[in-house]
Amino acid sequence: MQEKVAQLLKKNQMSVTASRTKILELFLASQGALAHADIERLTNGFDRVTIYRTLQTFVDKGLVHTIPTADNSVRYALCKDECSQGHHHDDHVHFMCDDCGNTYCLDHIHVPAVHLPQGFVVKQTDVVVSGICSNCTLR
Amino acid sequence: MQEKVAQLLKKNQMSVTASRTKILELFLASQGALAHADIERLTNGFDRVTIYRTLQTFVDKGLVHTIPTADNSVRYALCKDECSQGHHHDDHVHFMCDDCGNTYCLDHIHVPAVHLPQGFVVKQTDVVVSGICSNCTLR
DNA sequence: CTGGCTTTGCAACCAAGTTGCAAAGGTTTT
DNA sequence: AAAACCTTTGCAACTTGGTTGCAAAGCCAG
Ligand SMILES: [Mn+2]
Ligand SMILES: [Mn+2]
Ligand SMILES: [Zn+2]
Ligand SMILES: [Zn+2]
Repeated sequence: MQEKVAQLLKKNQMSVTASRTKILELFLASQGALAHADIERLTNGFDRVTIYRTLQTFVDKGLVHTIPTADNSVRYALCKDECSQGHHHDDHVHFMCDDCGNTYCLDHIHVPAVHLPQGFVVKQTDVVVSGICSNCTLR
Repeated sequence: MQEKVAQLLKKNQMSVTASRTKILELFLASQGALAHADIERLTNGFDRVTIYRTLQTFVDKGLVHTIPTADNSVRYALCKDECSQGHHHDDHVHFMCDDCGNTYCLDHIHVPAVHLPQGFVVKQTDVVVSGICSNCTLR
């Protein structure tokens, strides 16, 4: 496992360090998205600045993407393989559960094409849905 | 004009004060959404705390709504008449221009219904599109 | 006009995120 | 295996956006 994580870092052109390894492991083990605070809680000892910089590096390298949330908090989730340095292709719907607070990437739900009036050029469409997730309805 | 603004405040059950009047006038005069910083710049003398509290009151009373943005900045725009205290119905698409930075409510573009897997309960769907607005393509 | 409730301004506080820099760590070369 | 070189980390200090408590000022119904 550690080795797989190291390979993944190298594949994305990052040197293998303790914080990157640990934080990437957290993403691989997590079902949903992670916020800076989650990572600070789940690790012990890494400086918060290091966590900020690690997350930014992961975004830059195309390993994770940020998720726009209705409450303007910043969350991060693993990208699919198609993403790479400077080219993100995370065109899926995001879901935020009002009950458990988790945020999920609905990878197989593609964002619908929205048709805008004459003159508007669409570059990116973000869809964030909130409600109750499937875990929470089952209880 | 001042009088119309005062009426609008009263209709939404707010007392008429200088800051509320001025800030509401700004919204009525503005094409797009306003951020806290815009209001601070366009007014002179109101304490920033007053502006925060005024905006929050407007949201609470159903006069303006906040707009989820891809860059996690907070913007506010006037609601349509249907919104009221505790019941917002701003189910339209929002557009953010990468060029001029303006944010617009596309009131007549309704958010599409997204179909989610079994077990998910949808409460709200936010769609925010970014690209180039019609003003900026014309230049 | 008066009195009671609401709003404002100020100061202090808090949380999230950024920056500069020296020390420590990873990687490549020899 | 060590040296040299470049990258990353931790710390402290700072910035920005937002909140809170409270006394003074302002609104508005009676
Ligand atoms: Mn995602
Ligand atoms: Mn709107
Ligand atoms: Zn849930
Ligand atoms: Zn524009």
